[in-house]
Amino acid sequence: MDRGWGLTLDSSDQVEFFANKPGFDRRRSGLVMFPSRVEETPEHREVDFFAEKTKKPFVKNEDSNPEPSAARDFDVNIGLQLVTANTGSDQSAVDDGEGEDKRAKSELARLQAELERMNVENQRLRGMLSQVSSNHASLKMHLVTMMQQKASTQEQEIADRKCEDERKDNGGGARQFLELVPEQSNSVSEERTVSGSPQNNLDATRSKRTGREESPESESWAPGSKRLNPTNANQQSIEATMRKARVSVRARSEAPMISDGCQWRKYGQKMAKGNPCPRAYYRCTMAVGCPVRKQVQRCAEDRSILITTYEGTHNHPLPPAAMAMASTTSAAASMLLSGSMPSADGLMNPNFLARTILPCSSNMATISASAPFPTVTLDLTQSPNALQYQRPPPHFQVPFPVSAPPVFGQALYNQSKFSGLQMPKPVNDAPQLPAPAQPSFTDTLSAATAAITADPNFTAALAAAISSIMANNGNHTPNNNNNS
DNA sequence: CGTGTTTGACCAGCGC
DNA sequence: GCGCTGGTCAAACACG
Repeated sequence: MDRGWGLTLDSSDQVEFFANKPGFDRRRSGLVMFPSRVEETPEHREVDFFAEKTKKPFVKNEDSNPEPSAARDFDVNIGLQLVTANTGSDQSAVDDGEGEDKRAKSELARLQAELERMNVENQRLRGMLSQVSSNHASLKMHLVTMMQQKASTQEQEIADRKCEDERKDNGGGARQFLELVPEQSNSVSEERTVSGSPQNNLDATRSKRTGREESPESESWAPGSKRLNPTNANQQSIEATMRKARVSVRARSEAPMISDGCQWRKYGQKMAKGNPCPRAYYRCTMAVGCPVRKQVQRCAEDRSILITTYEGTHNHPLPPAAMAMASTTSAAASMLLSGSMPSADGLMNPNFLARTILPCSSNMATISASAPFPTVTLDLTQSPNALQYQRPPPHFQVPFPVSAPPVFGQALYNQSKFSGLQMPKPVNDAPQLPAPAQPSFTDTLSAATAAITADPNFTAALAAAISSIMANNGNHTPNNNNNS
């Protein structure tokens, strides 16, 4: 897998900017270059997208970079210095002697200082982002309050009108009025529900359901379920949408299941029509009653491709290894839903999301609204070469904290990041942004920040994501992957 | 014995 | 209404 994607899976701040420098000696540096040995062999290892960064599952298999980050700091510098000095022959290193050595040391010192500066900048930007998040939260609260006030005002107006009509007609208006008011109230609460936690919605939905879903364990987000009390059609559709939101991940793996850090229990297997490979059903067993489930199935066309579809939001704290996936899927689902929800005020539609959130990855990530369920599909099966053609020059790699391809990390993971999720490392090269002359992590973050403020589409998308996820935070429990 | 997997049965939605 | 399909349940089974 790592071969195919050519990713450096370490999540440290050490972005490997120099990987594509001409003459760069990867063997010496220990760096994993972006286009590593692409498709050298078929994939035979389990995809471990979300292992803890310390595990470096991709790296360990080949092109290994086992050194701790401090050692890699050194590697970076080596990469810079030895590229030119030693490319030709390892034996000729003594030629230049002290001069070269001094230069190397000074350069090393300079780069270390730069690194520190970047770290500081990173911290600063993180702070900014969290402040933006909190500002957004307060604004959101304000908005909700205003909406409530507006709704109550409308109620009052309608009530007044009805009273007038009643006086005129002296008829059955009173009953209508009585019915109308609760509806209005419902609409207000719905807005809150929509922007609230998917989990809460799920719970609310479940609590209404009858039939065999009696125990938490057997609670189901079964898409087919129609057993909802006829409280309000709109609410039903909202809840149904929340329940059905899915994030699908396509990845090459010979293993029966990708390792995403969560514990799963298989509860069923079915042969799906049109696919000789069975589809397996898993539910999260990290907490009793966790509604998250996933389906795992091999692609009919290419059986080396594993399609994993996640649904639901965890209702329990997650281990770091599982955070990234959970956050990503949750954020993706939230993004998706916020784009399809009435409460989004038409802010976004799925296509807009696809273009905005995943601008560099039209082939890699798609958002489908036409499918039975709103689904974000992340295609991780493409080679890094293909990626590079879609991306700006790969001067810098996204230090995605988990073993996932860049697009996955950049796009959806960003949503998680900006929603206040506690992620090990900052991210992001906003792909549509002009690449900095000398790309650096700081530049990347700056570019992302600039994009937030400059690009209204980007801002809108982020706002929606933050909105939905922050609402989750507000309502939720310990969960939602962002126990920061 | 506890936990997880397998697998046939059951249920609901959907299309005809 | 009927059959197909997807999703889930739960008893039986396997395993440590």
